Amino acid sequence: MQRRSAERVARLLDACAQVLDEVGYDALTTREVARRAEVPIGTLYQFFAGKAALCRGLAERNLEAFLGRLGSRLDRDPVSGWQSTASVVVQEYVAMKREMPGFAVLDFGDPQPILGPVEEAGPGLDNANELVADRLRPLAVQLGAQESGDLATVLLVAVEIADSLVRLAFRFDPAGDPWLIAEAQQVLGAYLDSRLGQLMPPTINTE
Amino acid sequence: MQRRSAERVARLLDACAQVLDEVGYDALTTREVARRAEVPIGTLYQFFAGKAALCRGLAERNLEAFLGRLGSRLDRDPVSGWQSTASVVVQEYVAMKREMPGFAVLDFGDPQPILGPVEEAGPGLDNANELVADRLRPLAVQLGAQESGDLATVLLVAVEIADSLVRLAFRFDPAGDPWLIAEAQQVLGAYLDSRLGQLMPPTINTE
DNA sequence: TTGCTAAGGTGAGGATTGTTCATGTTAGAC
DNA sequence: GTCTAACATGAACAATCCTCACCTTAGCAA
Repeated sequence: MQRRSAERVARLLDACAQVLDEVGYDALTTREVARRAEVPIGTLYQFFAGKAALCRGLAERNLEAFLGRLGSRLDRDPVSGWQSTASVVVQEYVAMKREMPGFAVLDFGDPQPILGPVEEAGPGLDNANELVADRLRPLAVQLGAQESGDLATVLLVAVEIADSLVRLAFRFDPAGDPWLIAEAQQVLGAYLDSRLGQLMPPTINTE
Repeated sequence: MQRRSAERVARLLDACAQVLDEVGYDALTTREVARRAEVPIGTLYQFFAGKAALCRGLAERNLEAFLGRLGSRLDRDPVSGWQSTASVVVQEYVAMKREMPGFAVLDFGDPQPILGPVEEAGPGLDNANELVADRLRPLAVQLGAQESGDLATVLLVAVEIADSLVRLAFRFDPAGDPWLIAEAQQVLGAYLDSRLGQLMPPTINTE
């Protein structure tokens, strides 16, 4: 039954996240993940092409969760400028780092950490942050950004900056260094302001 | 003789850099590095505790090379503000990415990519960028920064931002996307200006 | 020259890993 | 009850990291 399959996949990803938190990516073994998920090793390989694919799967699930959280948060608390947008985005990101198992290690995938040359470009996360930026674009447009050709690049730069600073905040302080988190918000907000213009509240312009 | 040892270490690091460029970190094997360096595998393990340590060794050598380049460059072309400092630093960093084998993959170590939890904190690069920031501090002071307690943190944030953006510039364009490199310079310069003040040319103040 | 010793050098092999695949086992249609 | 296609399984294979029991060398004293 597909029902059971879905459950097993979920259990595998949960176990993957747990092991990731405990021993890190290098020391993670597919055997251990399968053991914890109480799934035979062969079955793991039926769902995921290998260790990297397994972690990509987790990263994808994380990304969906993040976008979901961000969406409902923005519905609840409407933002009124890039600064407050930056603040909300960073807050939700930080919350996930704290709550989601494995998220502190994996993030949304890997910003090309030390992987290698051209890994085959699967349909999944090749480079994660680019996907994040892509998914954030409609949101940015809705908030008043010009849909120019550079928008994608500007957003990618923004994501990259925010990502690196929040990661830094969690590098030594498992709860996230508050000063560094605040710095991430400020730098991100300033960058968005400078690149996307302050044209936030799209009240009807006099023509 | 220690002479031979030093040569062998150098050859090992060269081979490591080469292999890193060709197949990436994951696929790098200690055997292959040893084979190319024409050094028995056991000898590799006499100098380096393992694959990770080998790469840390390369990262350290890279860092020294970078600091050396940066020093002589600043002697040649004195800077006149944080913006031009940012420009020079990014330029030298980019030059190394282009010229140094393995540097594009390894950088100065790993910004905690997907390694793991608390790896034992050796004397070497635990987190590389912190070391970079540390070594950059005297330089910043000489350029006019206040030697406050936050200086170290501000520099670390600056390095982290520059690092992530230059990496991004090289992620898809092997020669480094010029627009992204320029963006890295601008963002870095703006951050330094905003955090360290514009008090650059330390002409004698009227008291 | 010869023997001795400590430091350094060596590579076959043990332990572990990622992954495959030949062999079960089910679930549903006829 | 039989057939079939899809799913499930874990022993076995190849490749890896790293160790360690053995060698070679260098320098020195007798």
